[in-house]
Amino acid sequence: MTAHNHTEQIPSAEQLLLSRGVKPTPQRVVIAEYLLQTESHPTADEVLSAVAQALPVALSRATVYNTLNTLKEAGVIKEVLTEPGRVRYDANITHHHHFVDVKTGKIVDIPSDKVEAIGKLLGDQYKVHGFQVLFYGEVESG
Amino acid sequence: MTAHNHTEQIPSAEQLLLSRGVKPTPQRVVIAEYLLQTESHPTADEVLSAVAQALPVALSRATVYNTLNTLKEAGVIKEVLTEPGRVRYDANITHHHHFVDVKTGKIVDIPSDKVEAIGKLLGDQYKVHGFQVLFYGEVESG
DNA sequence: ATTAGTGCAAATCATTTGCAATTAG
DNA sequence: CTAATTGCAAATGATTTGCACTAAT
Repeated sequence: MTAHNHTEQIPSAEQLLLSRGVKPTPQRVVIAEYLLQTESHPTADEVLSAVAQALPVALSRATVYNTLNTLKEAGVIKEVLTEPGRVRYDANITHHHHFVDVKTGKIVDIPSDKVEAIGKLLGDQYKVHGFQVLFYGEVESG
Repeated sequence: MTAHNHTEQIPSAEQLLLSRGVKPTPQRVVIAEYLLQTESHPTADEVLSAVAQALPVALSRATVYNTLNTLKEAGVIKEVLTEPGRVRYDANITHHHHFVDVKTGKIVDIPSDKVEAIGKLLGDQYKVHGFQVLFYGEVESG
Protein backbone atom coordinates (compact mmCIF):
# COMPACT_ATOMS: atom_id res chain seq x y z
CA MET A 1 0.00 0.00 0.00
CA THR A 2 2.36 2.70 -1.14
CA ALA A 3 1.01 6.17 -1.80
CA HIS A 4 -0.34 6.30 -5.30
CA ASN A 5 -3.82 7.67 -4.89
CA HIS A 6 -4.98 10.52 -6.96
CA THR A 7 -4.43 13.05 -4.20
CA GLU A 8 -0.74 12.68 -5.03
CA GLN A 9 1.34 13.24 -1.92
CA ILE A 10 4.53 12.34 -3.74
CA PRO A 11 6.43 15.43 -4.82
CA SER A 12 6.67 15.54 -8.60
CA ALA A 13 10.00 14.62 -10.07
CA GLU A 14 10.21 18.21 -11.20
CA GLN A 15 9.82 19.52 -7.68
CA LEU A 16 12.31 17.00 -6.38
CA LEU A 17 14.91 18.16 -8.90
CA LEU A 18 14.27 21.79 -8.10
CA SER A 19 14.57 21.11 -4.39
CA ARG A 20 17.97 19.59 -5.03
CA GLY A 21 19.18 22.40 -7.22
CA VAL A 22 19.00 20.46 -10.48
CA LYS A 23 17.42 22.24 -13.41
CA PRO A 24 14.45 20.09 -14.44
CA THR A 25 14.96 19.64 -18.15
CA PRO A 26 12.46 17.32 -19.87
CA GLN A 27 15.09 14.58 -20.16
CA ARG A 28 16.01 14.79 -16.51
CA VAL A 29 12.41 14.83 -15.40
CA VAL A 30 11.57 11.77 -17.45
CA ILE A 31 14.57 9.85 -16.13
CA ALA A 32 13.85 10.86 -12.56
CA GLU A 33 10.20 9.90 -12.97
CA TYR A 34 11.18 6.54 -14.28
CA LEU A 35 13.60 5.86 -11.44
CA LEU A 36 11.07 7.01 -8.85
CA GLN A 37 8.39 4.62 -9.97
CA THR A 38 10.47 1.50 -10.59
CA GLU A 39 11.91 -0.90 -8.06
CA SER A 40 14.09 -2.63 -10.59
CA HIS A 41 17.45 -0.98 -9.89
CA PRO A 42 18.11 -0.38 -13.57
CA THR A 43 21.45 0.15 -15.31
CA ALA A 44 22.02 3.20 -17.52
CA ASP A 45 21.14 1.12 -20.52
CA GLU A 46 17.95 -0.12 -18.97
CA VAL A 47 16.99 3.45 -18.16
CA LEU A 48 17.59 4.41 -21.76
CA SER A 49 15.45 1.68 -23.25
CA ALA A 50 12.69 2.06 -20.68
CA VAL A 51 12.48 5.79 -21.19
CA ALA A 52 12.98 5.74 -24.94
CA GLN A 53 9.68 3.81 -24.94
CA ALA A 54 6.98 6.07 -23.58
CA LEU A 55 9.06 8.94 -24.77
CA PRO A 56 7.80 12.51 -24.51
CA VAL A 57 11.17 13.75 -25.72
CA ALA A 58 14.31 12.59 -27.55
CA LEU A 59 17.05 11.09 -25.42
CA SER A 60 20.62 10.15 -26.15
CA ARG A 61 22.78 7.70 -24.30
CA ALA A 62 25.18 10.47 -23.31
CA THR A 63 22.35 12.39 -21.71
CA VAL A 64 21.30 9.35 -19.74
CA TYR A 65 24.81 9.06 -18.34
CA ASN A 66 25.07 12.80 -17.75
CA THR A 67 21.75 12.83 -15.99
CA LEU A 68 22.46 9.81 -13.83
CA ASN A 69 25.71 11.40 -12.70
CA THR A 70 24.00 14.72 -12.09
CA LEU A 71 21.24 13.09 -10.08
CA LYS A 72 23.74 11.05 -8.12
CA GLU A 73 25.83 14.12 -7.28
CA ALA A 74 22.72 16.00 -6.28
CA GLY A 75 21.71 13.17 -3.96
CA VAL A 76 18.52 12.35 -5.85
CA ILE A 77 19.59 8.78 -6.61
CA LYS A 78 22.22 6.30 -5.43
CA GLU A 79 24.54 3.91 -7.19
CA VAL A 80 24.22 0.22 -6.42
CA LEU A 81 27.11 -2.14 -7.13
CA THR A 82 25.99 -5.73 -7.31
CA GLU A 83 27.84 -7.14 -10.29
CA PRO A 84 31.15 -6.44 -11.94
CA GLY A 85 31.12 -4.14 -14.94
CA ARG A 86 27.94 -2.19 -14.51
CA VAL A 87 26.36 0.29 -12.20
CA ARG A 88 22.73 0.17 -11.14
CA TYR A 89 20.67 3.07 -9.86
CA ASP A 90 18.16 3.43 -7.08
CA ALA A 91 15.89 6.39 -6.35
CA ASN A 92 15.44 5.13 -2.81
CA ILE A 93 17.95 7.42 -1.14
CA THR A 94 17.10 6.43 2.41
CA HIS A 95 19.93 4.54 4.00
CA HIS A 96 19.19 0.97 3.10
CA HIS A 97 20.65 -2.29 1.86
CA HIS A 98 20.03 -4.81 -0.88
CA PHE A 99 18.96 -8.35 -1.25
CA VAL A 100 19.75 -10.14 -4.49
CA ASP A 101 17.40 -12.99 -5.22
CA VAL A 102 19.73 -15.63 -6.61
CA LYS A 103 16.91 -17.31 -8.51
CA THR A 104 15.47 -14.30 -10.30
CA GLY A 105 18.28 -11.80 -10.10
CA LYS A 106 15.83 -9.33 -8.62
CA ILE A 107 17.29 -6.78 -6.24
CA VAL A 108 15.12 -5.88 -3.27
CA ASP A 109 15.65 -2.96 -0.92
CA ILE A 110 16.19 -3.84 2.72
CA PRO A 111 15.44 -0.98 5.11
CA SER A 112 18.30 0.14 7.26
CA ASP A 113 16.62 -0.55 10.58
CA LYS A 114 16.65 -4.27 9.84
CA VAL A 115 20.42 -4.36 10.01
CA GLU A 116 21.09 -1.23 12.08
CA ALA A 117 22.99 -3.22 14.68
CA ILE A 118 25.84 -3.79 12.25
CA GLY A 119 27.39 -0.39 12.72
CA LYS A 120 28.28 -1.35 16.28
CA LEU A 121 29.77 -4.76 15.66
CA LEU A 122 33.32 -3.69 14.90
CA GLY A 123 35.72 -2.84 17.69
CA ASP A 124 36.55 0.80 18.37
CA GLN A 125 39.64 0.74 16.24
CA TYR A 126 37.18 1.30 13.40
CA LYS A 127 35.22 4.51 13.00
CA VAL A 128 32.32 3.33 10.89
CA HIS A 129 30.90 6.18 8.82
CA GLY A 130 28.53 3.90 7.01
CA PHE A 131 28.12 0.45 5.59
CA GLN A 132 26.39 -1.35 2.83
CA VAL A 133 25.11 -4.88 3.08
CA LEU A 134 24.48 -7.03 0.07
CA PHE A 135 22.49 -10.15 0.84
CA TYR A 136 22.20 -13.11 -1.48
CA GLY A 137 19.43 -15.62 -1.14
CA GLU A 138 15.80 -16.22 -1.93
CA VAL A 139 12.73 -14.17 -1.13
CA GLU A 140 9.54 -16.01 -0.27
CA SER A 141 7.17 -15.37 -3.12
CA GLY A 142 4.13 -15.03 -0.82
CA MET B 1 50.98 -12.29 14.48
CA THR B 2 50.21 -14.18 11.33
CA ALA B 3 52.27 -17.19 10.34
CA HIS B 4 55.38 -16.05 8.55
CA ASN B 5 58.21 -17.73 10.35
CA HIS B 6 60.85 -19.51 8.44
CA THR B 7 59.40 -22.92 9.15
CA GLU B 8 56.87 -22.06 6.47
CA GLN B 9 53.54 -23.64 7.38
CA ILE B 10 51.85 -21.91 4.46
CA PRO B 11 51.30 -24.26 1.51
CA SER B 12 53.18 -23.07 -1.52
CA ALA B 13 51.14 -21.38 -4.20
CA GLU B 14 51.99 -24.33 -6.38
CA GLN B 15 50.54 -26.80 -3.92
CA LEU B 16 47.48 -24.66 -3.45
CA LEU B 17 46.83 -24.62 -7.19
CA LEU B 18 47.34 -28.36 -7.45
CA SER B 19 44.97 -28.97 -4.57
CA ARG B 20 42.34 -26.96 -6.40
CA GLY B 21 42.85 -28.74 -9.67
CA VAL B 22 44.55 -25.84 -11.43
CA LYS B 23 47.66 -26.64 -13.41
CA PRO B 24 50.44 -24.58 -11.85
CA THR B 25 52.00 -22.83 -14.81
CA PRO B 26 54.73 -20.33 -13.96
CA GLN B 27 52.41 -17.40 -14.69
CA ARG B 28 49.67 -18.77 -12.48
CA VAL B 29 52.07 -19.54 -9.67
CA VAL B 30 53.53 -16.06 -9.75
CA ILE B 31 50.13 -14.42 -9.75
CA ALA B 32 48.88 -16.65 -6.95
CA GLU B 33 52.03 -15.98 -4.93
CA TYR B 34 51.54 -12.28 -5.35
CA LEU B 35 47.92 -12.40 -4.26
CA LEU B 36 48.73 -14.60 -1.29
CA GLN B 37 51.28 -12.23 0.14
CA THR B 38 49.54 -8.90 -0.45
CA GLU B 39 46.71 -7.40 1.53
CA SER B 40 46.08 -4.70 -1.03
CA HIS B 41 43.07 -6.14 -2.89
CA PRO B 42 44.62 -5.37 -6.28
CA THR B 43 42.88 -4.97 -9.63
CA ALA B 44 43.95 -7.01 -12.65
CA ASP B 45 46.08 -4.12 -13.76
CA GLU B 46 47.74 -3.80 -10.39
CA VAL B 47 48.51 -7.51 -10.44
CA LEU B 48 50.09 -7.12 -13.85
CA SER B 49 52.36 -4.26 -12.89
CA ALA B 50 53.28 -5.76 -9.54
CA VAL B 51 54.18 -9.09 -11.07
CA ALA B 52 55.82 -7.70 -14.19
CA GLN B 53 58.32 -6.21 -11.69
CA ALA B 54 60.09 -9.05 -9.94
CA LEU B 55 59.35 -11.13 -12.96
CA PRO B 56 60.65 -14.69 -13.26
CA VAL B 57 58.61 -15.11 -16.43
CA ALA B 58 56.90 -13.09 -19.17
CA LEU B 59 53.29 -12.16 -18.58
CA SER B 60 50.62 -10.69 -20.80
CA ARG B 61 47.52 -8.81 -19.75
CA ALA B 62 45.31 -11.51 -21.24
CA THR B 63 47.00 -14.13 -19.11
CA VAL B 64 46.46 -12.06 -16.01
CA TYR B 65 42.73 -11.93 -16.77
CA ASN B 66 42.63 -15.60 -17.72
CA THR B 67 44.43 -16.55 -14.56
CA LEU B 68 42.31 -14.39 -12.30
CA ASN B 69 39.19 -15.96 -13.75
CA THR B 70 40.63 -19.44 -13.46
CA LEU B 71 41.65 -18.88 -9.86
CA LYS B 72 38.28 -17.39 -9.05
CA GLU B 73 36.43 -20.33 -10.58
CA ALA B 74 38.67 -22.74 -8.73
CA GLY B 75 37.92 -20.99 -5.46
CA VAL B 76 41.51 -19.87 -4.89
CA ILE B 77 40.62 -16.18 -4.85
CA LYS B 78 37.52 -14.01 -4.55
CA GLU B 79 36.29 -10.94 -6.37
CA VAL B 80 35.72 -7.79 -4.37
CA LEU B 81 33.44 -5.04 -5.71
CA THR B 82 34.08 -1.75 -4.02
CA GLU B 83 34.02 0.78 -6.84
CA PRO B 84 32.26 1.03 -10.16
CA GLY B 85 34.13 -0.14 -13.21
CA ARG B 86 36.77 -2.43 -11.79
CA VAL B 87 37.10 -5.69 -9.98
CA ARG B 88 39.53 -6.28 -7.14
CA TYR B 89 40.86 -9.64 -6.01
CA ASP B 90 41.47 -11.16 -2.62
CA ALA B 91 43.28 -14.39 -1.82
CA ASN B 92 41.58 -14.48 1.54
CA ILE B 93 38.84 -16.93 0.69
CA THR B 94 37.49 -17.28 4.20
CA HIS B 95 34.05 -15.77 4.49
CA HIS B 96 34.76 -12.19 5.42
CA HIS B 97 33.86 -8.58 4.76
CA HIS B 98 35.60 -5.36 3.86
CA PHE B 99 36.30 -2.04 5.37
CA VAL B 100 37.23 0.81 3.05
CA ASP B 101 39.26 3.49 4.74
CA VAL B 102 37.82 6.66 3.29
CA LYS B 103 41.00 8.61 3.94
CA THR B 104 43.51 6.25 2.36
CA GLY B 105 41.32 4.11 0.13
CA LYS B 106 42.83 1.07 1.77
CA ILE B 107 40.60 -1.99 1.93
CA VAL B 108 40.87 -4.05 5.07
CA ASP B 109 39.46 -7.53 5.61
CA ILE B 110 36.90 -7.90 8.37
CA PRO B 111 36.53 -11.44 9.66
CA SER B 112 33.12 -12.93 9.35
CA ASP B 113 32.61 -13.58 13.03
CA LYS B 114 32.61 -9.85 13.71
CA VAL B 115 29.38 -9.44 11.81
CA GLU B 116 28.01 -12.96 11.97
CA ALA B 117 24.81 -11.78 13.60
CA ILE B 118 23.71 -10.14 10.38
CA GLY B 119 22.52 -13.30 8.74
CA LYS B 120 19.74 -13.53 11.28
CA LEU B 121 18.48 -9.97 11.15
CA LEU B 122 16.07 -10.35 8.26
CA GLY B 123 12.64 -11.82 8.80
CA ASP B 124 11.95 -15.36 7.63
CA GLN B 125 10.54 -14.27 4.33
CA TYR B 126 14.19 -14.10 3.30
CA LYS B 127 16.37 -17.18 2.99
CA VAL B 128 19.80 -15.66 3.35
CA HIS B 129 22.41 -17.78 1.58
CA GLY B 130 25.12 -15.28 2.25
CA PHE B 131 25.88 -11.62 2.58
CA GLN B 132 28.64 -9.19 2.00
CA VAL B 133 29.20 -6.11 4.12
CA LEU B 134 31.14 -3.14 2.90
CA PHE B 135 32.04 -0.69 5.63
CA TYR B 136 33.23 2.84 5.03
CA GLY B 137 35.09 4.78 7.66
CA GLU B 138 38.46 5.23 9.23
CA VAL B 139 40.79 2.72 10.80
CA GLU B 140 42.77 3.81 13.84
CA SER B 141 46.39 3.89 12.74
CA GLY B 142 47.68 2.47 16.06
C1' DA C 1 24.72 37.18 -26.09
C1' DT C 2 25.85 34.05 -22.62
C1' DT C 3 25.42 29.90 -20.34
C1' DA C 4 23.74 25.33 -19.48
C1' DG C 5 22.24 21.17 -21.49
C1' DT C 6 21.81 17.87 -25.33
C1' DG C 7 23.33 14.61 -28.97
C1' DC C 8 26.37 12.63 -31.84
C1' DA C 9 30.53 10.34 -32.68
C1' DA C 10 35.00 9.42 -31.23
C1' DA C 11 37.75 8.19 -27.23
C1' DT C 12 38.86 5.63 -23.16
C1' DC C 13 38.98 1.89 -19.80
C1' DA C 14 38.30 -2.64 -18.17
C1' DT C 15 37.69 -6.96 -19.83
C1' DT C 16 37.04 -10.70 -23.32
C1' DT C 17 37.92 -13.20 -27.44
C1' DG C 18 40.06 -15.25 -31.76
C1' DC C 19 43.77 -17.28 -33.23
C1' DA C 20 48.45 -18.49 -34.04
C1' DA C 21 52.58 -19.85 -31.51
C1' DT C 22 54.39 -22.42 -27.38
C1' DT C 23 54.63 -25.81 -23.86
C1' DA C 24 53.70 -30.08 -21.34
C1' DG C 25 52.43 -34.58 -21.26
C1' DC D 1 50.66 -35.79 -31.42
C1' DT D 2 47.22 -33.72 -28.66
C1' DA D 3 45.44 -30.76 -25.49
C1' DA D 4 46.00 -26.86 -22.62
C1' DT D 5 48.02 -22.33 -22.06
C1' DT D 6 50.01 -18.16 -23.50
C1' DG D 7 50.39 -13.66 -25.97
C1' DC D 8 49.20 -10.57 -29.19
C1' DA D 9 45.95 -7.75 -31.27
C1' DA D 10 41.35 -6.95 -32.34
C1' DA D 11 36.70 -6.86 -30.36
C1' DT D 12 33.37 -5.73 -26.94
C1' DG D 13 30.76 -3.25 -23.43
C1' DA D 14 30.24 0.35 -20.24
C1' DT D 15 31.15 4.94 -19.61
C1' DT D 16 33.26 9.52 -20.69
C1' DT D 17 34.56 13.28 -23.53
C1' DG D 18 34.96 16.89 -27.32
C1' DC D 19 32.47 19.71 -29.74
C1' DA D 20 28.91 21.64 -32.49
C1' DC D 21 23.89 22.62 -31.90
C1' DT D 22 19.83 24.05 -29.26
C1' DA D 23 17.20 26.04 -25.56
C1' DA D 24 16.60 29.21 -21.94
C1' DT D 25 17.67 33.39 -19.54
